[in-house]
Amino acid sequence: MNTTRWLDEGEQRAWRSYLQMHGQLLARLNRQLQTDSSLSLADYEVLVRLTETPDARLRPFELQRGLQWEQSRLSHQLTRMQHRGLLNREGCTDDGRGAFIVLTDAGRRAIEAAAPSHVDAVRRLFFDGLTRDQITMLGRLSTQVLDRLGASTEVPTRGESNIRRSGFAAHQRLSTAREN
Amino acid sequence: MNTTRWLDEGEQRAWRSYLQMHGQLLARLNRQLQTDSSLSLADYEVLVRLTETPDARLRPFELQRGLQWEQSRLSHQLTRMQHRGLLNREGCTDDGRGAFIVLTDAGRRAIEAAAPSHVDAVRRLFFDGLTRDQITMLGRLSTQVLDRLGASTEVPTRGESNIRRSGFAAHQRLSTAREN
DNA sequence: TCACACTAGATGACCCATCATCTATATCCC
DNA sequence: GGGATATAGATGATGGGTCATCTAGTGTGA
Repeated sequence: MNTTRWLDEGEQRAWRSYLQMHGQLLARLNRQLQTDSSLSLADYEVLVRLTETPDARLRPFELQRGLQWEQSRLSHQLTRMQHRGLLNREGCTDDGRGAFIVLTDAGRRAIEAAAPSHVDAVRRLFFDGLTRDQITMLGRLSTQVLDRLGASTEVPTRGESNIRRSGFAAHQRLSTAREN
Repeated sequence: MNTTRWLDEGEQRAWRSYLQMHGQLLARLNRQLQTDSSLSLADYEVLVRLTETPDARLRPFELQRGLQWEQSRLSHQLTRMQHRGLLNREGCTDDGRGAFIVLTDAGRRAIEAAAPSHVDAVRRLFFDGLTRDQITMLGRLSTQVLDRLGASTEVPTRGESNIRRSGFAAHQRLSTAREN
């Protein structure tokens, strides 16, 4: 059927400026983080998840659930971070297949050093330009879309039951960059 | 000064679900485009800009202004697309340094074939879950943030005067994927 | 207890994005 | 005209992301 419902004027504009905005914003944040702290946004997110855990130790699949990344992406990312000394892999005695990812001291120092300027940049480039209401709306909008994404045909990632959403929701409540 | 203003609960939640949402959404759209049409989102955007022009010909720097990409990213992208036969480079007589990017027939066929299912996916995964108001708000929010980004210290891309915003605004008015 | 399915994770190939750098032309201005 | 400078664009190295596939351990049920 050739009955495509094209985007109308308003949708068009919203969609394009949204994509544009996101691209610019993330480019900036990435650059800031990279030049000021030698971390990528991906590094940062992984480190945050680790510091949010009591003993800075997580199984890769737990990290994966929180980050919602593809398994192999995470694995590669962890390898790179390990090479840079930000974390280590340790064997898991309970489950012979498994591993533990543990934050190193260098890793902790790295995120503690990076967090202030990063949060500052997020605030400066993003939040400071928005009203309280806009922020609330954006949050609502995002979770709505996320729910929708979860609903329509599952992600093609193995090891993805529907614990996913609740696991994610739990992470939502945690703080961004620090534990102390 | 150690006076970092950390994100509060609400900001935290909004920020995280926003990042999460965007990541998931774009992953989906990319996958859809890739498997159904063998195009990446980047290919798609370039092709769209080209089809929006009367004779499907643009100078790289014009494309760059519209897309707001880094110059070298664009250059590499064009090279790849050229190798796949989606476009060609032609010399520019007016300006000896310059080039023209021209859409090939294959390129046009590719985007015309890809557009319906892509727009459909955008609608299904994104717009259909939102109200009119939410869409409007998102558009407004995005342009607000974009303005802010333009204001605070310019992007480190050469060849970026402040024609940028107006050039962008002009593009905003054009339609997404088709010209007929 | 053994086959079979499933889960945890790693890896190589390939594409994409960024950075630094390079070439060539254009422009400005003395 | 001719040097300084700016602009248009390409390119190689490198890190990041995705896909397909692989290994190995776990769980289950006949």
